Amino acid sequence: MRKKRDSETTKRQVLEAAKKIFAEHGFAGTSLASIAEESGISDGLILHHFKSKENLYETILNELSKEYYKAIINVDNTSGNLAQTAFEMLQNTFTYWCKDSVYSRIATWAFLENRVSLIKGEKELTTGLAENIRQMQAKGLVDERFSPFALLAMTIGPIQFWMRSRNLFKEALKLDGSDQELDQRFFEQYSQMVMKLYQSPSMIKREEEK
Amino acid sequence: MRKKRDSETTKRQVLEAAKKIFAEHGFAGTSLASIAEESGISDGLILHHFKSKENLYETILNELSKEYYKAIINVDNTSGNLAQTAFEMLQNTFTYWCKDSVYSRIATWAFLENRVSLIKGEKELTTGLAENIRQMQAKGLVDERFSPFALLAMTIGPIQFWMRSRNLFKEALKLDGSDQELDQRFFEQYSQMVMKLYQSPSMIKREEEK
Amino acid sequence: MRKKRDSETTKRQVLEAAKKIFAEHGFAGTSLASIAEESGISDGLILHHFKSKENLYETILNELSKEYYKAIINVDNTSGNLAQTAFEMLQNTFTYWCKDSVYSRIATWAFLENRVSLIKGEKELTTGLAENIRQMQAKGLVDERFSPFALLAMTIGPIQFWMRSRNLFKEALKLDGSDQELDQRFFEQYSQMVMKLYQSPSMIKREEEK
Amino acid sequence: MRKKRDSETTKRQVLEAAKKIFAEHGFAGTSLASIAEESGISDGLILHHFKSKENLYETILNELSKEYYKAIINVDNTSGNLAQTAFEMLQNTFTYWCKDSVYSRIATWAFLENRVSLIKGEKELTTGLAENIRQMQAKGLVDERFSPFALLAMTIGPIQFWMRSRNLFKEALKLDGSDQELDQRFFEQYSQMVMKLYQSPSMIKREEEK
DNA sequence: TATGAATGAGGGTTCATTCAT
DNA sequence: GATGAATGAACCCTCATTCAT
Repeated sequence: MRKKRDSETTKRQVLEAAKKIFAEHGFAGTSLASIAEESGISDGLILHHFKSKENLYETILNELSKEYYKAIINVDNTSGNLAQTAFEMLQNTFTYWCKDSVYSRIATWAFLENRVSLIKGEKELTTGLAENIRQMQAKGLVDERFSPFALLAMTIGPIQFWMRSRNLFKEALKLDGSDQELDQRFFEQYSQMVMKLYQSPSMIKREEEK
Repeated sequence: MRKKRDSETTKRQVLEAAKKIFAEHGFAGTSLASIAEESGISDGLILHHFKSKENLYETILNELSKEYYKAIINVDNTSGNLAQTAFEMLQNTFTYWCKDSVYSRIATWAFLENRVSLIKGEKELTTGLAENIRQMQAKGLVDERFSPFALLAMTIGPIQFWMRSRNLFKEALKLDGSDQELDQRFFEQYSQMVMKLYQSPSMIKREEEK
Repeated sequence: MRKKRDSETTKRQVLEAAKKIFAEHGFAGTSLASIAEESGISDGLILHHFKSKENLYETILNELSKEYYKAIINVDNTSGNLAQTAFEMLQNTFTYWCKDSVYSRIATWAFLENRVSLIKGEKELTTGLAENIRQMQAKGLVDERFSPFALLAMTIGPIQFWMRSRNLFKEALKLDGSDQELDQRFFEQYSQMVMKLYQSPSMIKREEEK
Repeated sequence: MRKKRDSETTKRQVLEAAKKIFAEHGFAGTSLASIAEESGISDGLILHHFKSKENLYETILNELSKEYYKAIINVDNTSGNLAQTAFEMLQNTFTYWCKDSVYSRIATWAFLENRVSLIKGEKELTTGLAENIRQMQAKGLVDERFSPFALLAMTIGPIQFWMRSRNLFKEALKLDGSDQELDQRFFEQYSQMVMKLYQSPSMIKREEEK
C-alpha cells in the first residue's frame, strides 16, 4: 500500500531520521538503508526527493547552519547594552550545544569531513562575535590586551570541550547529578570565569577603589 | 617480485599509512584498499598482520594514546614548582595538538565513533591534571572559586577549538602568517589568558600593593 | 537491459538453480557466484531476495521438507487397510528418493552439516511411521518380536543405501539396464523382503495350514 | 622455536587433526588454517608434507579405506562356516560404523563429493560380500529368492540408517539409555531381523518338522 | 508520489598456495 | 624440516543508485 502523497511530510520525516543517524554515525558510516528503516520511507523515495545521499547530507547541514545562526543571535540587543547582549549570546550558545547533541555532533563530523556548508555559517558568526568583542573593547568593557579571536577561542572552546568531556569528567571525578544539573553547575562557573577573563584592568581598579 | 620479509617494517608501513588515512577519513570512510595503496602493502597482507580493520584501528588508537600521554607528562617536576610544571604541561599539550593534526583528528573521530581506547588515556590524564590544579589551589596559587574541572575545561577547550578553527579565523579575520606563526601568536595570548584566569585574588592584591 | 521485474519468477529461478547446485556441492562448496551464473540472476539480487546464503539454503531445506512430507503421506487411507497404506507409503518413499537425487543428496548434506531444518520434518514422519507399525503389530499383522523403530531402520535404510550405491552395484556386479529398470527390479525384491520381514509367525502358520 | 624434526610424527599429527575436521565439516567446509590450529602444525608445513589440501584429503580417504577393509574382513574363516563368517563380518561392520563417527561421516562426505577413493574399497568389499552370499545360497543356507545385492542392501543399509538416525529415534520415540546401550539393543534386533530375512524356506520347513 | 526489483562496484575477510628465511 | 610473510583470487555481503511498475 502506498503512503499518503504528502511531499513535504515525507521530506520532513526523511530529514529528521537522517539527521539523527548522520549525527550518530557520520556521513560514511550511514547507509541510506538505515535512514529508510528509521524514517519508514523507502530508499528509492529518499533518492527521489533528495537526488543523492550527498545532497541529503548537504541539505541537513544547511538547515542546521541556519537554525544555529538564528538561535545564537536571537537576542534583544535594542537596549544597546553590549555586555548584556554578549552574555545572552553566550547562554544561547551554551544552551544550543547542550540541548541535544545533534548539532554538536554533526558539526564535528562535518568539520572532520572537510565540509564547508556548516563552516560558512560559523564564519559569519565568528566574524560577528569578534566584532562584538572589538566594540566592547573600544568602550573599555573588555580587557584590551587580548585579541578578539583569542578571547573567542577561550569562550567557545570550553563549551565544546565540556560537551565532549562531560561524561569523562563525570567518571574521572566521580561527579553526581543528572546531565542537566551538571550543565547548570558548569555554566555558572563557566560564565564567572569568562567574566573574570574579559574584565578590563581599568574596571578592576575602579571596583577596588569603591 | 616479492617484498622483503620484514614483519616489523611491513607493520610499521601499514600503521603509518593507516594513521594518515584514518585521520583524514575516519574509520567508516577508510577502506583497506586505500590503506593498501598508500602503504604499498596488499590488503590480504594487512589483514594477515592485523587480523581485521577494526583491530588495525584499535592498534593505532592505543599507540596514539600512549604517545600522547608520554608527550604531555614529559616534564621535569623535580623542582617541585607546581606552577612551572603546569605551564610546561600546557605547552606540551598545545605543541602536541598543533604539531600535526593526526592525533587531534583521530581523537575527534574516535570520540564521535564512541571508541573508548583513546578516552581511557584521557581519563587518567584528566584526573591527574585536575589533581594538579587542586594542589595548586591548596597552596593558594590558583583561584579557589573555580572547581578544577571547570578550570580544565577553560584550559584545554580553547586549544582544541583553536586547532579546529584556525583556518576559519584566518579567513574570517583576514589574519596573515603561516600556521606556525599563528599558533605562536595564539599561544602567547592564550597562556596569558590562562594566567589571568588562574590568578588567585589574594595574589592580585599582593602584587598591587607592591 | 534490465530483467523483467517479477519477484516471484526471479525467486523461483534462484531457488531452482540453488537447489541444483547445493545438491551437487553442499552448502560450503557452493558459491553465490555459481548460483548467480546458473540462474542468470546477479548475486546482489539473490541476496536482495534471500538476505543471506544461509537463509537461501534454509529456505530450500524448508521447502524440500514440506514437499517430501506431502509426497510420502499422500496416500488414500480411507480404506482403513493398514497394510495397503503402509505399502503405498513405502512405494512413495522409494519413488521420491529415486525420482531425482536432489532431495536425497541435500538431505544427506544437511545431515552432515548438522542442520535441523530437514530433520524436524523427518522426526514427525518417523514418529508417524513407527505408530503405524505399532498399530499393525497390535492387530497381528506384523511380527511383534521386533520393535517398530528397528523395523523402520530395516525399511528405510535399504532405500537410502540403494540410492547411494546403485552405481556401485552396477559396476561391481556388472548389472545391465537403465537406472529406472534397476530401480524397478530392486523395488520388487525389496518389497518382497520387507514383506517377509514383517510377516508375523502366526500368519505364516495359518498360510501353511491352508 | 622450531619443532622437533620428525617427519613421520608431524605427518601423523596433521592426519589425525585433518581426519577429525574433515569428518566434521567436509572438504569444502574445512580450511587448512583450522587443521593447522587443531594439529599445532603451521599450514605452510602441512602443504610441505602433503603438497595440497586436495592431496591431504585423498591421503586420508585412502588410509580410511584400507583400515575399513581390514577391519571388516578381519574374521577367522578357516572353519569354513560361511554363516559364522558372515555374521562376524556383519558384527564387524556394525561395530566399525558405530565405534566413532569419523569413518561414517567422511565416507558420506566423500560420496557426496563424488570422490572415488573410498568407493574403490567399497566396491571390492561389495563384490566380496555378494560372492559370500551367493555361495551361501548355493549351499541352501540363504533364501535363494533374493539376489545377493538386494540382500546386501537390506543388510548394510539399516546400519548406516541407524547411525544417521539414532539421535532422531532417540528424540522422536523418547528412548532412554546411552548410545552404546541403544546400539547394543538395536544390534540384537537387527541381527535377528537379518537372520529371519536370510533364512531359506527349506530350512524353515525343516525346523518346523522338528 | 511511491515501491522495491535490479545493477554493479566495492566493502572486509578467508583461503590455498608460494617462497624467503 | 619448519615458519610465517606475502600473494591474489574468491568469498559473502553492503551499498548508492537506476528504473520498471
